[in-house]
Amino acid sequence: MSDFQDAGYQKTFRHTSAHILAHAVKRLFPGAKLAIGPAIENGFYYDFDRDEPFSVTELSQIEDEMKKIVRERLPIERFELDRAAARALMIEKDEPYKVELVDELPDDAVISFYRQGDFVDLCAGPHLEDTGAVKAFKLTQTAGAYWRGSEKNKMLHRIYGTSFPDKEQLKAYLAMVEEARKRDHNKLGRELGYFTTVDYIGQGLPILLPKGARVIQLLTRFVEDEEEHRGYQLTKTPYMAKSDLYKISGHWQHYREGMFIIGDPEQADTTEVLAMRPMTCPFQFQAYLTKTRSYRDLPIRYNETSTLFRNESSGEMHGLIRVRQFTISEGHLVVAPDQLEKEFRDCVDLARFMIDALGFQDDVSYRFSKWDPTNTAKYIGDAKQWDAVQDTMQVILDHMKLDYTTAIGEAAFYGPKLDIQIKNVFGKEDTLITIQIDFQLAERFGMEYADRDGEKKHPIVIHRTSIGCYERTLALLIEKYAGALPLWIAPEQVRVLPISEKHLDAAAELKERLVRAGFRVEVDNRDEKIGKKIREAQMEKVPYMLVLGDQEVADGTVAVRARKEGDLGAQTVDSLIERLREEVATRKNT
RNA sequence: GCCGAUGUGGCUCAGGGGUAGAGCAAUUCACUCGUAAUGAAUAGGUCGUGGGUUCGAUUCCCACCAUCGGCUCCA
Repeated sequence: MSDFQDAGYQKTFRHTSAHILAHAVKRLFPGAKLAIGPAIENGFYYDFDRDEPFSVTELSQIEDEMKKIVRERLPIERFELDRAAARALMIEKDEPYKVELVDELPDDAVISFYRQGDFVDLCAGPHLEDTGAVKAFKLTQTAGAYWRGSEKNKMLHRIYGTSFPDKEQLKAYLAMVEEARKRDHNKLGRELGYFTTVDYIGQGLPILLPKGARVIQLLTRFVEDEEEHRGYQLTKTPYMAKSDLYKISGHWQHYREGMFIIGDPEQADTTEVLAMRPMTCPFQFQAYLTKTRSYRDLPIRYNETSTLFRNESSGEMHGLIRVRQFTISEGHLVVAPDQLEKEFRDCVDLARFMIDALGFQDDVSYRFSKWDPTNTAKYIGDAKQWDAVQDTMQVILDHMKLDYTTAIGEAAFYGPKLDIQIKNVFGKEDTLITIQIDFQLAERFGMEYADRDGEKKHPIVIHRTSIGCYERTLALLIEKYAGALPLWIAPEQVRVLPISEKHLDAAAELKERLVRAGFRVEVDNRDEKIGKKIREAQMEKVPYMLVLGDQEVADGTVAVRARKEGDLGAQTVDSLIERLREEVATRKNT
């Protein structure tokens, strides 16, 4: 059964599990119509059309029925039909979604079906030989899901589940999910006091509490300093603009539903219509436009710690990962064509530098996001322009030997993107960083430079971020380190724990000394037992705890306790400072 | 926006048509403490918001808001 490690076998196993689920549902609820039921990363699902959603009780009834089907060890047989016969069979079975699927296959297709007992499903397979192997499974949740993934279609009822060859593996998996849940930034981040939300402020508008705000401040300084070293110039641009600006950029035509608009666009003749900015590009371009530019001025690299506002649909908000107001390490590079590749590479290099600094290097994947040529209305520019810029980007990516996947339809409306994705604790990927090549907006905004030959030319713009959006970065940090952020970025680096009230003065003095040395220090001055103070500092994931009692005060030392290593014994303050400095400088993850 | 679940003091949760409890946390006093959970006392909630039904609602109904899990969309 170690076959289960094999991805192909696992997929087959889960797919058969999905059929068992569908079989059970058809037995219990014959009126439910079958849609599709694939294997997915950690299990499987099946979509059903039914008037009522599945309740918790029904879910456990279905599980019981599935157990029966497994115990029956039903052989699974494949058979094939031509299209007409397949269609007839699905009509006879009264499965309209299956009929729709059959209709899309070519006329001469030979269509496969799988049968287990009285259950027959249109399916490409493959499947296990019988239903008996699926010894351990669990239906994990129900959810609504659109037929064929389009919001224009009917919403079906999806049942998610997972399955394993034996109970131990299922148990281990569920324990792992439980463990991941404890690291969920949305739970841990609130518990540890990084952020909160308030219902009368609104969705997607989190309050960053002192700890969260401090981490973001530290990250922002780090990013701005590094970018300055790399030749960026900082701008500060307005958070809103008249609709006129967005009409030039194309946001008004292509991104309007994503913007917060102030004023009534229907009354545009008499009322000034403003919109909060969803992106920084059109603002930062204005810096370029303040004077005439020569090829000698290029490349120009602008950066900005930029707060953006996007009117996401109400069901999309999630913790700090998906919000309506967020701050991004924004930047735009204005470059000549012969500078494009080098500058693009440098952007990737900067992104990697940041990823390494945060310790995310093992959780990264790259995605080349292209436009969708079948939905040209979503984008500005024509196919020729898109092909040209995508080819250019492809060449650069291939030169870099980046291992990337390609995603159709994920481009920005003005150009293709390289998305750098980070896996979170649940294995789900989110885009943290994106680097885009844009051949179009410079022309729209009339950005030019005089080239060597004296001709006015439009530059190319690289839109990029170096560390992504700070809120999301914070969320990923909390999950990655289970709240125990590396020392260099920990909101509270050291907590001084006086043993009794008579040590309070010494504690204050020690704090002062460490603060002057550049560390973030708090004193626990409550009248509590030392054990309790240590316990709480540990729960709050403070990297270093300094215990101060009679002996330490007499010796001029501190008893050091580290978050991970535990007791480090008595040290002089100077040697402690040296240790902390070293750890901060190397950005170690301890 | 769509489907579903949830919403009781800082946290975890109980309760239930007659205007609310427990544990932990907090505050005060005692204890002056070397790795949490001694003793005593105190404080804290218009039971998410707004309507409706009712003599009376936190408990029933409706709407809205927020949170969570998905779908769609996206940094």
